[in-house]
Amino acid sequence: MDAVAYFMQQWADERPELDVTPMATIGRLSRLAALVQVRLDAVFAEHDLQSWEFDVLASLRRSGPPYSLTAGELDRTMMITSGTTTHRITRLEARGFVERVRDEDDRRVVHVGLTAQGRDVCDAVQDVHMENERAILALLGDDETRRLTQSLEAFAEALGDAPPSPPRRP
Amino acid sequence: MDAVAYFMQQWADERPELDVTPMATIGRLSRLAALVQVRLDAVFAEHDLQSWEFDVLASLRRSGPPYSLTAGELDRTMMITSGTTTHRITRLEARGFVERVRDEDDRRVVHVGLTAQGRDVCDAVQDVHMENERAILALLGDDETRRLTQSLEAFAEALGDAPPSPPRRP
DNA sequence: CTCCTGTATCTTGATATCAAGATATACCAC
DNA sequence: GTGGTATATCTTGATATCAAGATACAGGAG
Repeated sequence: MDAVAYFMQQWADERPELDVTPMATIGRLSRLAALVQVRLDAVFAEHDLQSWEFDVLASLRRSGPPYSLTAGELDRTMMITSGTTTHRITRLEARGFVERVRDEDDRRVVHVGLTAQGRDVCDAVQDVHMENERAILALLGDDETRRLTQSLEAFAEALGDAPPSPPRRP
Repeated sequence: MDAVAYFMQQWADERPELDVTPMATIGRLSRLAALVQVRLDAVFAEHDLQSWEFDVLASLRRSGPPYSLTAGELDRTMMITSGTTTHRITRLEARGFVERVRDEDDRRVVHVGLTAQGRDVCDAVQDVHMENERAILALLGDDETRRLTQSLEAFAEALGDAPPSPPRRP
């Protein structure tokens, strides 16, 4: 019996008239995300990174050469507010992992570029990060992992989740 | 194509030697949890509650009469640090939703009890909260929801998730 | 009884985050 | 051009959270 099953049992005892079956899905989703995050954070910490720091570096890295996105693109990719993006860029700039470059044509825009050091850190950590995720899923097993993945993908589609900027900019 | 599928495609283009398949599962888990949380928060906000506030009230409510847990039990139930629990209790006490009672036998212990007002708010919000979760899952459909739930349950078991205090204390 | 160790809660300081608004710039309509 | 509106980023103030340590108490060994 996992934690959410126990909570549902408590509700059934205390408010039997209430249907708490959606908790079995949504409650578990959020609890599992938190449990998994702890394991991911542990590996990032071994490499002196916060999970939000890796999130920025990875966003820039996977965007391809020249490894640069505007602050607004980072907002949308990471689902955070613009103020948080400003803060993240400032911190990572201080660590030498990214640099700000004003757009010459549109001076409102800030391009955030990955430095060579930032790219090296990102690639190294990405390797162990993926190893870590594989190790977590190994606990579940290949068949169950496939089923879970298919269900999660269906849920993402149902919620209308979409890439922040599907095509490359012209 | 959902956002995570797009990110995976970007990785495949940029680092084809890297196997990013675990992202399909773990990346989606965390992204979906965030997307769902936004929808849950919206309903809580309509009732002038933060999601962490509801979390405390619900923990006390489902624990059954006398609707009271110690601060330490709240730590473990909500997976937060003791400092955060202290802060939460203080805030909810100021709103009149909970009250602190020192244990007479062991004066280190603080019992956090739900007030009548706190219980009323919790019950009212719990109803609409469950309606909201049902509405979210309706987007996915009954069959897919069942499959997703089974997979999430298997994952929780695989991770060894356990209730904070399975049996009632004597 | 006294000391020591373990436990429960709270305090402190740092930090990430958000909401709301400020600032600077672009661009369209006229 | 000029004015008005939209957009991109940053600033400000509030707040939730955590890590680490402080405080207070319990309970056992001797």
